[in-house]
Amino acid sequence: MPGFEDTLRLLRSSSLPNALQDEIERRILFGEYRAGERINENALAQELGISRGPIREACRGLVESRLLAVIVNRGFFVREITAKEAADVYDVRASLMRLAGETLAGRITDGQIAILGSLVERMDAAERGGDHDAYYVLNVEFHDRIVDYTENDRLRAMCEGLAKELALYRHRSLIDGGGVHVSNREHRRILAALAARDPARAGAELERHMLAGKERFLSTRDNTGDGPPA
Amino acid sequence: MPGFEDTLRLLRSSSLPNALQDEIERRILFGEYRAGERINENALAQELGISRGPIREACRGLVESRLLAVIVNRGFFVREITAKEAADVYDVRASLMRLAGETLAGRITDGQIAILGSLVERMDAAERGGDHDAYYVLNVEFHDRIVDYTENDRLRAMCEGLAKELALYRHRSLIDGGGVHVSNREHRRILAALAARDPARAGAELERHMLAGKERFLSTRDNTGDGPPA
DNA sequence: TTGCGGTCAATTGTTGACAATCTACACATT
DNA sequence: AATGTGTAGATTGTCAACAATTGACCGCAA
Repeated sequence: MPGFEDTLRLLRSSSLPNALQDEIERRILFGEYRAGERINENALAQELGISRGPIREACRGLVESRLLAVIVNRGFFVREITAKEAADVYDVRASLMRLAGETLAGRITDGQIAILGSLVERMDAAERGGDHDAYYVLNVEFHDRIVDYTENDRLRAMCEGLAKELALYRHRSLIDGGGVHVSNREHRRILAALAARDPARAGAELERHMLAGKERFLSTRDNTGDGPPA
Repeated sequence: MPGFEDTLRLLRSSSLPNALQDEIERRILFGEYRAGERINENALAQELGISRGPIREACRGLVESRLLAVIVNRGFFVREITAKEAADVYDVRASLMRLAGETLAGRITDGQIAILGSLVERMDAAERGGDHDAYYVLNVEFHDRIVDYTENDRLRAMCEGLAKELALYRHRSLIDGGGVHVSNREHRRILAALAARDPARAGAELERHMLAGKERFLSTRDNTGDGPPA
């Protein structure tokens, strides 16, 4: 993996732990580190040609953002998320998206409406063309923009964190695509409520949309309520 | 400060960084470290008789939980929260409490209703007796229990984190008491909605209650939108 | 007085080494 | 065969030292 070697050199000016935290996070999110796997500090240090100090710092950060768990004298482990925990995260995220909708409906600009509208159009096109990958990317951007436009930084950060946590759950069972495809009709309803500057409706539509996503997602997996090994 | 020396010895079995993170967090929450202040790693290490490694690990964790900020080559600083950021946090918290109300109304037990009822009664008594401190403690417990009873761990963790973040803002201006005294009537309305097992009403009452708290709180301060020095 | 360089102490960034702990495996015992 | 025990290797926890950077102080020139 030469990708990190570059960022390492580039970001050596901006502290190893920060760059490392991003890199380890990336490996977790991309499934290169599997759920439950231990982060071997020595191995990672040797691989990257650095010492263990910065690695431990980065891991501490990832523990706080709930991507890693730490067991004393045993090390850092990629967190394992149970179906129950994933469901809880979905509920919280739905609630936050509701807030996003309520907030944004009261302050959205015409330009932002146009951009969101264009995204919905392109999702329609992708849907018609059967281009699932394009649809997925557009879908993510649609939701991200809604959160961004609220200009509530705390909300932004939380949604980002929750999304990462869910990615963690996704890697538990391997399949990712399939069934995740959301009807674009819900997006149209959300956009209409935002364009009407109706906070209650925009919030309700977004919350409903996210909860529908939760049901779609959880129903495609084995909801075995397995807990951590100890 | 002999208090920490004990915990240090006690928790030496369970890793310095964890104990340190709690201790530094305590110092921030209690205002012993002031907003904007730098954490001097050497000084702290010497004071506690340990080395800088664990301190840096603890600080990384606190950065992720938003109590500290890090500037490369300059160190860790206690975060400064602007009025805008505090308002954002309040909005998010209100939204989450709404979720707590909706969730709890669908699963609250008679025993839990009784406990919450007792808390409201005792708040009434404290209100009549003018015992602001007792009222404050009961008030916190009332809200904590509502969140706890939902059994949504993610929600629990987030509310806890947001509360700490707000404590950070509280220390910006010194006064804390006064004006914070909430009418107990709102609590009664919340309890009634929960006891009626009405999710929509319980959620709405809680959200309204938190937003009212936001207004009460922000109106008592100078809303100077000062940002970090750079 | 004001602004500009340069030196130096203080502080953070990173490393390598050592101590403490855990896991696995082989061996002895019942 | 099953169980306990002890040793060895691997791994984490902590430390002390060194390198790099920063900010402040001080003198000097315009």
